[in-house]
Amino acid sequence: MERFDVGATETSGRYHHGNLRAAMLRIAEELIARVGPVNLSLREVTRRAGVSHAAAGHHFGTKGGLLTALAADGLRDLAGRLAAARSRGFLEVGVAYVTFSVDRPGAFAVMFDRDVVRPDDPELLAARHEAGRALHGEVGTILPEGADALSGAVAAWALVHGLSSLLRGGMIPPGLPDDAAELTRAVAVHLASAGRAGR
Amino acid sequence: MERFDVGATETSGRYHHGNLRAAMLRIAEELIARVGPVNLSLREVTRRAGVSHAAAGHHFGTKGGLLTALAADGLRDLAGRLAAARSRGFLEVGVAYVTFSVDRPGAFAVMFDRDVVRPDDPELLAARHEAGRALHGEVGTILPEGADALSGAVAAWALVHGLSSLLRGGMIPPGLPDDAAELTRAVAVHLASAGRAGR
DNA sequence: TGTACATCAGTGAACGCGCGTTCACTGATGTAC
DNA sequence: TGTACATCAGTGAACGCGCGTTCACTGATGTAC
Repeated sequence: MERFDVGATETSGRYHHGNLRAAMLRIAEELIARVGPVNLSLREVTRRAGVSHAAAGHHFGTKGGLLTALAADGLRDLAGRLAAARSRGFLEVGVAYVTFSVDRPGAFAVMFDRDVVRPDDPELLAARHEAGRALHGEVGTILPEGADALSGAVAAWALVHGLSSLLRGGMIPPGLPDDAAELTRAVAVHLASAGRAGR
Repeated sequence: MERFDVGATETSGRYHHGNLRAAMLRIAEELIARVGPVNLSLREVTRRAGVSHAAAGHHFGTKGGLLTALAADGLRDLAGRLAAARSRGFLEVGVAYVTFSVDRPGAFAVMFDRDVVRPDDPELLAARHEAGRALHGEVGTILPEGADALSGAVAAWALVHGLSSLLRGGMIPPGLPDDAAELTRAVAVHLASAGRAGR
């Protein structure tokens, strides 16, 4: 259940790693944050896990399998965070989105990139659905019904998604809060619906 | 001056290509749109240009040189489009931004990715500056002065940038306009400043 | 409590591949006189 | 108008590299009886 919790167990020197699957996901996520999904090397991941490079196949099959598993994991995490932020109000759901992208850039990079992932993986589809429901669910409770509701939801999503991208690219100009949560609050108030929803 | 205009000149069979630099940029942009910058293969580009793979070096030095040139070209184009949209009002500047990302996804993918580009290339820096000035210039004329101005500008940028990303990822839910310009208009009105600026 | 055995989780060697870059070269172009 | 020559724009072979995947294998684990 714990995502990457390998625990404090001593694994070096042992024939069986103990939790190689989780360890590889954690390491891959770290590397992806630095070099991007396509530049991720399975061999580098196994090297860092202290394991022969052929071991990867037992857990993920192929490289696409690893990236798919990471994407699904990230989507489930995001869904949980959005749901948890719901009671704290509209703005805080956006804050949760941006905060996630800062906390887990490696997972974020994979979650919305159809090209690097096995697109029909059932686990991935389920996770995507879960996250989509969380995202639209939150926004739907705030916005008025009608034609504007959908475009407003997309506006909110686009704003936090774009803010995440600009943050990752180091494109935020100086003069705004350094903290991602504070920055999001400062920026997202410019959404008309944020004003309407108050709080 | 014309960006990728190789013209109708017959080039096959000739020892000198005629406009290999421009042709390679055009082909690279096309490929990047499909496989991403890091997966771009110089050899594939030269293959498609009908030229030996060593020819690339004469025009761009390394792969990073090609990507840098493409990023600079894209930034200049974007700057021009934003400036041209200025007189048509606030919303249309956003429309120009999103439209650019749809027209030239390969260039867009490279323009905001510091990792694939030679970051200190003077041509790139100049182009980045030009685009930044255009972007902030437009937004600055609309927004009120003060502390809110900067966060409002970033909100507008984040919204159109995020919308571009979601479009590219095929994440826009059905029920909204298919046309990128129409979609942007429908979504960007939810910015508080868009209402204030009217028109 | 002990033992047989299926299953799981690793190893290490080998495969074939495409890549970016370098190099000495040659053909084409265009300019100075 | 003709010629010498520097420069430009290509060629093709070679380099070394790291990669993903496959394969037969072996060591460790845990379950049935």
